[in-house]
Amino acid sequence: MTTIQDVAKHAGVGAATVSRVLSGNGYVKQTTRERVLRSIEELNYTPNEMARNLFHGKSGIVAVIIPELAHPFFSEMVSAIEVELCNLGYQTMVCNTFYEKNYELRYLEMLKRQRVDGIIFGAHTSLAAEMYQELRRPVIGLDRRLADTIPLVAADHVAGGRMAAEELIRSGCRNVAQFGGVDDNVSTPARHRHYVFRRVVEENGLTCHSYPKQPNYSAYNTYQEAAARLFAEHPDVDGIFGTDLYAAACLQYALSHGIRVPQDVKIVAYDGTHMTRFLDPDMTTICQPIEKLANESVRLITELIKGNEISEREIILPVRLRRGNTTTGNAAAESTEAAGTVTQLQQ
Amino acid sequence: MTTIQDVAKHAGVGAATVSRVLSGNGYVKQTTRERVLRSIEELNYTPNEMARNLFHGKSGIVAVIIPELAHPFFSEMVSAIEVELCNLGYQTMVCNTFYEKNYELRYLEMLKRQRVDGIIFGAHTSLAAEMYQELRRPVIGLDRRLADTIPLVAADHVAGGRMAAEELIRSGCRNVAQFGGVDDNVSTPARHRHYVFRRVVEENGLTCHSYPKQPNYSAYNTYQEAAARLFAEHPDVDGIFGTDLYAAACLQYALSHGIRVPQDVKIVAYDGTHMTRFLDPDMTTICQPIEKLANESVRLITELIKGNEISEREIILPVRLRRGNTTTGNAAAESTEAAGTVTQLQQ
DNA sequence: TTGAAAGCGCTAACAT
DNA sequence: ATGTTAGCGCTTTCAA
Repeated sequence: MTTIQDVAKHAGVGAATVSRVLSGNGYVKQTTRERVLRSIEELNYTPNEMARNLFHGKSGIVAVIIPELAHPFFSEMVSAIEVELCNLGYQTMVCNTFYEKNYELRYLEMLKRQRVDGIIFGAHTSLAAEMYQELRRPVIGLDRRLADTIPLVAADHVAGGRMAAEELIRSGCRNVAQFGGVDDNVSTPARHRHYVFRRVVEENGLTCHSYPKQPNYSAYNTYQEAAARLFAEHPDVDGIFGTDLYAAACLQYALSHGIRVPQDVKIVAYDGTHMTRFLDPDMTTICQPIEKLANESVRLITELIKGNEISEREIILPVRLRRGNTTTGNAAAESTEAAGTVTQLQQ
Repeated sequence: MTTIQDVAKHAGVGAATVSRVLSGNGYVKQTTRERVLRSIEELNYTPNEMARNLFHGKSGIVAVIIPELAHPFFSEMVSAIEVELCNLGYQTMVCNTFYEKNYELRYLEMLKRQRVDGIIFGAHTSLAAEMYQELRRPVIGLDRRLADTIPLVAADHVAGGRMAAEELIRSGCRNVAQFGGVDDNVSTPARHRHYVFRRVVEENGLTCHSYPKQPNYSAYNTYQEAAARLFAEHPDVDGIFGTDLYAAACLQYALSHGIRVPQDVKIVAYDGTHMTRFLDPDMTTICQPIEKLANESVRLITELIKGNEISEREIILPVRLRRGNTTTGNAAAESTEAAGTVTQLQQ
């Protein structure tokens, strides 16, 4: 590879001058500048990023840690994050953890090794809070509450859970089921929607069955098996709440078994990934604000990288109900939005 | 940050000794080793990756360039690639191009700047072949024919197109339509399936309408609009071939307009992403071997990075027909596989 | 306006 | 068995 020295020699100047031409900092006489540019051209020189990184102590890379990129929610999320980071001049490194603790540790190690400037942590995580805190480096939790000192960006799952419950109630359900929230032992804000869902639904006199959520998207058939099990154990279920994939699997099961949707069973999906747009009937869905989550995560992480203080401790963004034809709730509003909140960092 | 010098000083040894302890190369007396390890522990030292990278002239990062990560096919692909790369000790950088030439150029620049050790190019690309060749650096094309000297890994789209055609023929279609392959001006092996599809179908006396493929997955409604347009212009269509998303959109349109599938219209999807598993009726699908594509791409790129010669010029992997209930072809075989090929690099 | 030189933190060759 | 040193390629003082 040609180096800055080669260019300098070729142009008959010092390396510093070439550097000045490249960066635009400092004065360079017009004629020397042109000479240098010509040499750069002729030698087909491109500066070495690794050397720059070492000098500046920054890699310009942000890692995004997620359980599984193939999952539609995460791929849409990471895609949006990549766009935002790219706009700010950062590159995106993706890391699947497949819900394994070892992987998470490996990625924290990367941060310590200065391989990446910051981490957006969107993984199902079960490491001790201290692990993150002691780093004292740019980390933010995306829908994950990592530690008190680490900023969180998440959707308003409490509102989401309530909206789902209310939609099923409005649709006249008496006997509902949800996937998730039973034995989750991780501190994801996401599970709150299940607590709220159950509470609201029961306060309104409905029966609620809660099924555990399975991770591992690649094994798509776990969703179908879960759906089959639900209908086998509760043939009288008339309302279902679950993430897009559970909802889709239940819809599929119902339709292929002569159960009419929404007449016999209503379904509300949660997440709002693109796949919900390809179903028939249209899936009623609580949509997470994926672009906004990406935008805020990137905003926070880049501020931290730049060494700026950020005052927000938690950014909770509103979710939206998109009413389709898998529920029959009051058709007045086509979509509803709940308000989000921002909690200031107190320290 | 604490450096290797700090550790050396703290342990009362030279920096090289610390380096030796860390790398395991060279002899270190047991007692000094322990002293060094203790210092590392006490100072909470982690080696700086950027310095290592500079020294070794390698970043350990492979870039994967794709049009849009949110698209299920690409997210499953990148997810699989990340797993393979991770197993071999590499990190994965993702880059959306959104079909824009400028972005592609930017990423090639990254390669030249030694920011990444190699690139897996899975993007819709229209740059001149010379651009890639003159780099003389690790690049492989994933379903993209970049230049004669650049290895290609792709699915056997010719077989795929034929299999789709034959399945619709077996199912008794007379008047079929496909999405894609009309005015594609990029050299992707993928479009061959459309040529073959049309040829096979017409040889068997069917009528074939070809609709252009739209890029841009985020605008999911383009798929629905395409489906609506097809049914409006050709109400008598009885067979459809398109990627998963087109197939899903057509299925959705048909079902919501009282068109029975497979009785009135048969559908064959292409790609085989997870979403096809969540539809009702089960979608008949030509599945690309995503894991194998990922595996081969990674194998090739890492070999190139290690400076090894690779003899394969093209690796064409077999696709598989997964028969669902959107076609009614001879039910004997539940799935069929076509053989792939490997072309040796002649040079 | 420009060049020389001192690092950024690490590793490997060369001494000892 | 271990320390010293010379870079990896860049940027940025500091002189000139």
